[in-house]
Amino acid sequence: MGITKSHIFSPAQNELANVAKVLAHPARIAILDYVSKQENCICNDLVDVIGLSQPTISQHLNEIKKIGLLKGTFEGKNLCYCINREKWNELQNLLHSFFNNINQNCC
Amino acid sequence: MGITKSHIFSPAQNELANVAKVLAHPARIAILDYVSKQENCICNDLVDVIGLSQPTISQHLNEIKKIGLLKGTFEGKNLCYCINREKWNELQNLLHSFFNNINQNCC
DNA sequence: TTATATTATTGTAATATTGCAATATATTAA
DNA sequence: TTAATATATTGCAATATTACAATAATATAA
Repeated sequence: MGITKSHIFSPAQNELANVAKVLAHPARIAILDYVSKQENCICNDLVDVIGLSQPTISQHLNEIKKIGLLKGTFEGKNLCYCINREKWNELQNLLHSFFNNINQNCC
Repeated sequence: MGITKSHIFSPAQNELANVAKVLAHPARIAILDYVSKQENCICNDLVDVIGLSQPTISQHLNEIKKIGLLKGTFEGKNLCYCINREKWNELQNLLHSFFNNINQNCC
């Protein structure tokens, strides 16, 4: 009926799926690509750099913020987004563990 | 207007997003969890193990197969799904590269 | 062949996601 | 204060996803 049955899965499975969901759009990959490569945490150029409207970029940023991958601080008149490296590493480890859990004795 | 503008993003960004999209549902995580832990590549128990209907499991399996993460072979009367380890490692590296691309000099 | 078991496909309904125009809010500068 | 700039929110339309019942297709066993 069109609704994910989250309750039948484990918290770990749901968490991993939710993280993947944030990465499951090229605009959000592009945003993370761009933000993570900025020397000085310069911010929203994103609308120009990526080529989606300001409301759309704002929504994507919000999805990324919801899982804690970005932290925002005001500097001057610009709201500056930076990668939250603690969370970044945490999610990297989460994915790493998932991929390393494969049974190498499988056919 | 409800359609992802894939053309404005790079092939790498779209590919990563498409991989993440497959992982972005707990049923597919659960399927990969289960299949990867089977010693003998035994198959569909998945309907019983996971608790979704047979058509739904079949659809999820298809999404996973589309990116090459599963290979299926007939053995006896059962269609047996196994992890495609080459693709598995390839996608692991893809995600690994993405996560390692962060600029550690960011604020 | 027929019966049984497994998987795939089709059709449909409910929900979620994507994108933007219009608007509101917030901050800085004058 | 007011003007200018940046970001967030709302409302809407188009598309995508999720799930399952019903059915079809495939393969094995009898």
